[in-house]
Amino acid sequence: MKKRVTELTGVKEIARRANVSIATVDRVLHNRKGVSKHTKENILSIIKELNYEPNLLAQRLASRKILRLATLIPEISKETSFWDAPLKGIEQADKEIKQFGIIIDKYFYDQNKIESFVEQTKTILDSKPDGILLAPSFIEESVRFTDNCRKLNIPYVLIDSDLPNEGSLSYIGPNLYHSGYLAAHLVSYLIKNEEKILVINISREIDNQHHLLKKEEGFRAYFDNHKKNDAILKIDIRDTDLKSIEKHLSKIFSEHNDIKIVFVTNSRVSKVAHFIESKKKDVILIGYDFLKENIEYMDKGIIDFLVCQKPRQQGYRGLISLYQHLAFSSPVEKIYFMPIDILTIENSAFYRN
Amino acid sequence: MKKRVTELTGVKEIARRANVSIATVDRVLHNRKGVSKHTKENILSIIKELNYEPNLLAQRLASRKILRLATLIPEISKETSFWDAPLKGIEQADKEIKQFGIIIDKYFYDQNKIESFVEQTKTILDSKPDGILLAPSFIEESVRFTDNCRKLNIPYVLIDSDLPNEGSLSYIGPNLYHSGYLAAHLVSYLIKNEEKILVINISREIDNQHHLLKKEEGFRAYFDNHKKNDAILKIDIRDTDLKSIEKHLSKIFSEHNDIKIVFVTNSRVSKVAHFIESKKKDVILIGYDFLKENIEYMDKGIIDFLVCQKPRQQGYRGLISLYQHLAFSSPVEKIYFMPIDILTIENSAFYRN
DNA sequence: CTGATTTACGGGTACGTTAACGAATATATA
DNA sequence: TATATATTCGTTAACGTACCCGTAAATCAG
Repeated sequence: MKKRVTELTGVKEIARRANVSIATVDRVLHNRKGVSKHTKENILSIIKELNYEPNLLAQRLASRKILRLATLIPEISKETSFWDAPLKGIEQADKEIKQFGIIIDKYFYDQNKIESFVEQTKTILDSKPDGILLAPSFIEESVRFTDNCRKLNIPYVLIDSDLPNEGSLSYIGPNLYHSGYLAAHLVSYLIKNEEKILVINISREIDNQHHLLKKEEGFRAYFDNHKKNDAILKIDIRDTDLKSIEKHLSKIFSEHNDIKIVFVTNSRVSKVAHFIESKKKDVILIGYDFLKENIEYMDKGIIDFLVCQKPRQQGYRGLISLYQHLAFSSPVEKIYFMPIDILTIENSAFYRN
Repeated sequence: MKKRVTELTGVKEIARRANVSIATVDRVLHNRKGVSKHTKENILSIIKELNYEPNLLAQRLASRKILRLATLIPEISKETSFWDAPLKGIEQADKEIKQFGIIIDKYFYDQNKIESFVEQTKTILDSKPDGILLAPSFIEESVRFTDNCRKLNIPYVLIDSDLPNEGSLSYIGPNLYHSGYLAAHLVSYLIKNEEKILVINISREIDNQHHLLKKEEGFRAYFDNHKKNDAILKIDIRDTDLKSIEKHLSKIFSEHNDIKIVFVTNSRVSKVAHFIESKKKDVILIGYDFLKENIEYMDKGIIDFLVCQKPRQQGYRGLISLYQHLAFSSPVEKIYFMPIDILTIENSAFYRN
């Protein structure tokens, strides 16, 4: 272990060469006023020549600024534990950047109550955070919220689903259409002639759920593109309790005895799995998300494939992006599509959410 | 943006409460001698009480130590561009931790020349680095090398393939057996009765290639466990040029006209794809690794599935682990199996290596 | 008991950057 | 011309930790 050689490229060195004080160099670096044009240009040329990069450690350490970020995502409900994963990612990011002078306030809303969402957005705006991470379930209300953010000059990052209006610092999440398309492609390998495919949407708010619609669209597009869409059945189930779901399923399975493949467009797939298992149906079951209950059915061989998009990473990356943008004004990818991961019983043990 | 509140949990605060100087606190924190038993215990109790966590920024900034890490991986050959990815990961890690006082020296060896490997290991040991990242292609020589590292007390991290001897700080790479097992499971969905599976190993050094053997073992194990291994053909091809490969393939395809699925145990799958394309064979082709040439054949529909294990991440994580271990003595996962990713034409565009 | 050594501790500077404060100079106003 | 006001810049104290160096007191050797 050697000793570190004294840095020859810091503000001090720049100041020495420019024959000014480090304060002046600092002013130039931060584009603050109070420096004559001549001096400024000289310093800039030296900075370029030295290829100077500020020391991030020292920068954060010396900065007395505190950044306050707010996160707004759905609360973890009994219906699905999906949002546990992004929250974990948020907590990890929190832990990592806490000592860099970042405070993260976490807000949650009820996915079944628009008012709870609106209320939380107001609280957040009142608190005037420096940046926001948002999972925008309700499209219209989210658009209104983000419009306000832009007026107040508060950068925001979207996760899990994008919004029609422009202006987010970044979108980090799935490309829903392609994720449905991929599932269809998988299915195409598995299906034989004369066998039917059943598509199932399960959600109280199917019509407001961008997610489900886009996925189904992608799924159907594949079969359209390959000219074999006549084999697709579909049901929408607007109740999320087991009983109702089983009733719907019983009905459709009794009407069609040649259903071979079942595609559930969201993480509720475990409820369908419960039905399949109890009725001992011989079908291939495909659904979404790396949830405990889903993995259990996969390990039992009931669920064959799960499509997953690193929800934990979404929370984590979202915050890190905000932080880097605010603290170092580093560039941020405008759209960061998460990989579309295919899980089976063999690789799920190695999956990193 | 508020001003930061003065930290109430630093060494200064500990010193104040213990009624000693910060130097003494520092001695306790680093377990150095020169502190009376009584004072030490008192300080330790205060540290615990305050739940003190050192400020990593300040720590690195104040440390005058320089850490020198060495990496040893195969050079990028004409045969395969696989090692480009881990190198990219190494370079990214380099960029990120450079300013934290880390110097990374990169060494390469020729995968076809054991001597080049041995030579490089000697150079590295002579340079006495503080830590080593190693991709151990040649098992015996690697064991000897790592044994020496342990004698010299130099921690090392293995990537891409593990070694039989204990003592690495961490292994970061695939679980080869399971990756083969997964491929077999995929195949099982695709195969119909009376159709044959062809397994192809392509490598000059098949018998020394832990990689190929383990994958094939996993692949076969799946069929053994499910009692249908009679349909598996296999060829070993010890020449890596297109001509030789095509000769072997022509022969076996002429002998068997019911081959429906082809499984190539490494990244050379594109060469098989070339054959399949030119002969217009109707088979399902499965292989390994997210290489440019492989993706091209996937986009053309010749290659159906690629199994991939984030080689870039392996290089990146390996270095970060070493760094964190050396700089902060943070705990490191002894074995970090990479996820087993399944790529198809639909999700490859979103893949992050 | 004297001198040497060891033990236990504090003072202070450094790491590279930020930014408050104030001094000096230049320019505008009356 | 005297005074007010900008403009341009330097001095200096932080941020939290590491570690060199010095010294008083305790312990040891003879």
